[in-house]
Amino acid sequence: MTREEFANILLPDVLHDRAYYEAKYPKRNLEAGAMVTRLAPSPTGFVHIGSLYQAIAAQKLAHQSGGVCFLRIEDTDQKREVENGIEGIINSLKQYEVSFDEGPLDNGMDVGNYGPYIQSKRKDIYQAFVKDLIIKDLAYPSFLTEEEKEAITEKQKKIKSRIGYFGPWAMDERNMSMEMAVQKVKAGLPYVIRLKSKGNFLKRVVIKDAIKGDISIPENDMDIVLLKQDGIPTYHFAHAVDDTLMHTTHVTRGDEWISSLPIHVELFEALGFKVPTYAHLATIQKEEDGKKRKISKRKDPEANVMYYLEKGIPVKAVELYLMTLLNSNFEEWYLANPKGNIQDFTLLFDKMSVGGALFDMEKLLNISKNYLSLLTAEEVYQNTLDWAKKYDSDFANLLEKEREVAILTLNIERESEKPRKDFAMYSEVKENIWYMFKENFTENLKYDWQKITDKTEIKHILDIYLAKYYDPKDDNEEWFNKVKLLCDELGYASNMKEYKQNPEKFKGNVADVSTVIRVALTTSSRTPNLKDIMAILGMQEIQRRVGLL
RNA sequence: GGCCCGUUGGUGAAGUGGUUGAACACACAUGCCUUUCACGCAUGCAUUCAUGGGUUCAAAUCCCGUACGGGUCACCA
Repeated sequence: MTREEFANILLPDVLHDRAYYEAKYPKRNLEAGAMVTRLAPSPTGFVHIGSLYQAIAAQKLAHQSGGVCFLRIEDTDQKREVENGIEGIINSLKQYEVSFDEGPLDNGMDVGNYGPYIQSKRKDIYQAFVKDLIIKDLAYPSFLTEEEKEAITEKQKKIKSRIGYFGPWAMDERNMSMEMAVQKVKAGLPYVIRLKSKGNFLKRVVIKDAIKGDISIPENDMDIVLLKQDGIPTYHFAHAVDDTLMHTTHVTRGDEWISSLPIHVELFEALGFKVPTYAHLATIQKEEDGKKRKISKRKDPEANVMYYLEKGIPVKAVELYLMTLLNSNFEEWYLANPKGNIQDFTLLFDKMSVGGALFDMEKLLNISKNYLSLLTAEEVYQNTLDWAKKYDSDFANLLEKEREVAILTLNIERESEKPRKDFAMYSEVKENIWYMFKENFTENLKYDWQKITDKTEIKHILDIYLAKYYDPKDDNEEWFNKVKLLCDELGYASNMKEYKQNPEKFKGNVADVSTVIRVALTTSSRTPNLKDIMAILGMQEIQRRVGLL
C-alpha cells in the first residue's frame, strides 16, 4: 500500500489537494511593510473586552501601514457553539466601529478573496493539508481512547514524567503498520490524526515576539491532534493553515498563547510554511480580594463589551481607554490632541506593555467624562436619546417631547474653555437634568435643603427675590448683583470675605441664599449655572415651582 | 509539579548605565477660587524602583539566586 492510498482511506472525501488551495490564495498585492492582521474570536455569542482590545490593535496596525485587517471566526469547537454566536460577534464589533476589510461581514456572507472566513466552512482545506502530511509520513491516525489516554496520564504522574502524548508513549501508534491502521478504520474504530513530532524537548526554539522580545522555550515533542474525530481541525492546525493561506503577517493574540508557540512553530515548519511574526498582547486583568487574575466573562460583567453599551459609556471612550492601555504614550498624545483623530496616532509594538494591566473603571469613567464634555449639546442629546431608546424608553419619550429644553439644559456651561463634567455615561444624564422637565416637577418631591431649612424663611427669601429682584433680562453679573442686594436686605452677607471674618453678624451668606433658590427650583443642590436654569424654566414655571413649596 | 512570562506609588505607567532631587495621567489629601456642585489653580502623596548578591567610577536600568504574581500543560479556543 502506498502512503497516498493510505491517506485516501483515512480521509476519503477530500475534494482538492494542497497545491490547489495554495494556488487559489496567492500572495496579497501590498506595499512592503504593510501588515496583514486579524481578529479570530470563537463565536461564544459574546465579545470579551480583551477581544476588543486585540481588535483595536490589529485594526490600527494594519491600517496605519496600508495593510489589511480581517475577521475570522474560529468555530471549530462544536460543543461550545452558541446560537447566533457569529451575528452576536459581528454586531458587537460593529457597534464599536471596528472596521474590518474582510470577513463574514455582510450578514454572515464573505467579503474578501481569502475566504471562507468561518473555519467550519474550511474543512476541505484543512483536510487537504493533513492529507499531505500523512503522505509525507508527518502525521498518523491515532485510535487512542479516552480511557487509554487517562491511563497514560496516570502512569506519567506516578513516575513524575511530563504529561502528554509524546515520544515513547506514542510509539505503538507511530509504528503501527498502514495495514493494521486500515483494518481498524474498516472495523469502524474512531480516530484522530496526530502530528508525528520531530521535536526534541532538550532543544530550544527561540521565537522573536514583537512585544515580548525573544522567547526561548523547549521544542514541542507532543504528537498533538491535528484533526479531531469529527474531521475538524484543532486550533493549532487551523491557525497554521489559515494564517498562511490568508497571508497574515502579524499574529496579534493574547499572551496565553505563548506556551503553545513551540507547537505552532513546528506545525509551520512541518507544513513548509513561513512562520509569521507574533505579537502577544498582555491580558487585561482584574483585581479581586487583593489578587490579580484574568478578567473573566463569568465573574465580571465588564468583561462583556455590551456592558458599556448598556451603561451608556460612549464607544469612543472605551476605545480611548483601551488605547491608553495599548500604548503607553497614547495618553500623552491625546492630551496634546484632544480633538485629534485616533487614526493619526501611530501604534508601536515597543510601546506595548509586556505585563498585564489592571482594568481601571475609574480611569475609564474619567476619560469618558472628559470626552463627553467636549461634545456639543446636540451630540449629547442625540446620543443620550439613542441610548434611552434601547434602555430607558420613558426617558426617551420625554427627551423627544422636550427636545428644546433638553438641549438648552445640556448646553449650560458647555462649549466653553472649561466645560462642565457632570456625567460619564448616558445613563447618568437623566439624574442630571430630570428636574428641568415640567411634568417631572410635581408635588411631594424630596428637596435637598442645605443650611437654610426653615420653610417660612425659604418662602420669604423667594417671595422677595421674585417680587423685587429677579429679572430674566439681566446678564450674569447683574443677576448675581441682584442676589447680593437680596442678601443685604434680608440680613445675609453678600460679601464672602466679610462673612468669613464675622459670621456671627449675619444670618448666613450669599451662597446659602443662592442654594435656597437653586434647591427650590430644582430640588438639587448640585446643578449647572442657576441663572441659565431660570432662563430656561421661564417666569411662569418658576412661580409654579415656588408655589409647590 | 514542568515550562514560559512578569515584578517602578492605591492604579496605568515614563525610564534601555550618568542633569531622575524617579515624568505624565487617574485616584486620594489639603488649600485657593467660587452662586452649590463641577471646572480651574496651587501644594502634598515612591529618600526609592519585589528581594539578596555581583559587575561598574556610576544601576530602576547589565548578570545570578530567591520570593511573589500571572499564564499554560485537552479530540477548548
